[in-house]
Amino acid sequence: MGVVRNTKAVKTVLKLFQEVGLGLSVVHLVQSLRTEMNKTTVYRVLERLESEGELHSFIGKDGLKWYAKCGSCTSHSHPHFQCNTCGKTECLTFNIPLPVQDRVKIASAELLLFGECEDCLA
Amino acid sequence: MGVVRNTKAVKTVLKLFQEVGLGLSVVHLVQSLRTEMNKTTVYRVLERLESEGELHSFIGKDGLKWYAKCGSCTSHSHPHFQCNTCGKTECLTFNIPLPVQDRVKIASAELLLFGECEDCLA
DNA sequence: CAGTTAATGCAACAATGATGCAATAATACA
DNA sequence: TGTATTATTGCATCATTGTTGCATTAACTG
Repeated sequence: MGVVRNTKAVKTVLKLFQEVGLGLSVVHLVQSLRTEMNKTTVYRVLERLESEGELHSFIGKDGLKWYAKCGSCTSHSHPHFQCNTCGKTECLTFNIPLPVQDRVKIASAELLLFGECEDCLA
Repeated sequence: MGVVRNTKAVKTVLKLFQEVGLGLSVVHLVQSLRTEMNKTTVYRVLERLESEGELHSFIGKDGLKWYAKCGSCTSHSHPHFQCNTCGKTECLTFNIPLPVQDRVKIASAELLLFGECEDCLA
């Protein structure tokens, strides 16, 4: 593994994230890209883009892996939000301060918040 | 489904949680109980105990479902901790206040913290 | 102790995800 | 521009997690 190639599959995946602007589950991605590429390729492209820092991932309520494009997010450990009604999943821009513990040493966190999104509230 | 029966399988599962006093993943449970009951039974017993409020569940880093005995926890939405080194998983007793959002309405949260546990810190 | 039926075991299935390998297509460079 | 190199992809196959239908078993009721 030397050079990283800018393949059709990679372009397609990145374009999708750019258009949608939201988090997408692996299942959704495999499904919606099934005419354009093999599911194995989807998994591998996602993995690669994450390791390159283009995407970041988190585990959703359902236990599925979700990916989102790294935009303004600097930390990659920001909270994520899932709408209970429509399922829309997005990065939250604020940070949740974690309490300092004396018994255990906390190094990172995965924070998943649930509720109603803008659209579903209306 | 009328009466709830106190079966051998239920007793075994509850006893295990009591002894361990930690969170256990479904995979671990199915594995460690495989000589005593069918994996289908494990899944069904866990589901039942959760709906009865004896156990609560959360999704771990790996996307697997984890269960823990409801002890002192009143809210069931307390944070959980997973040790990066030994994998030990437990309930945290403190609460993390969630910021009030104006754009989305947050109803609940799943907070998973990672780091080093007491034993692994030493 | 016998009848009722919740709970279990088993087999089969479904979905997510990983792997080995041959074929393909980005890139580098002549 | 054409060709060699090799990263990437597709395909088939497998592994793991989790679900379902149904016959059998074993808690509870009286």
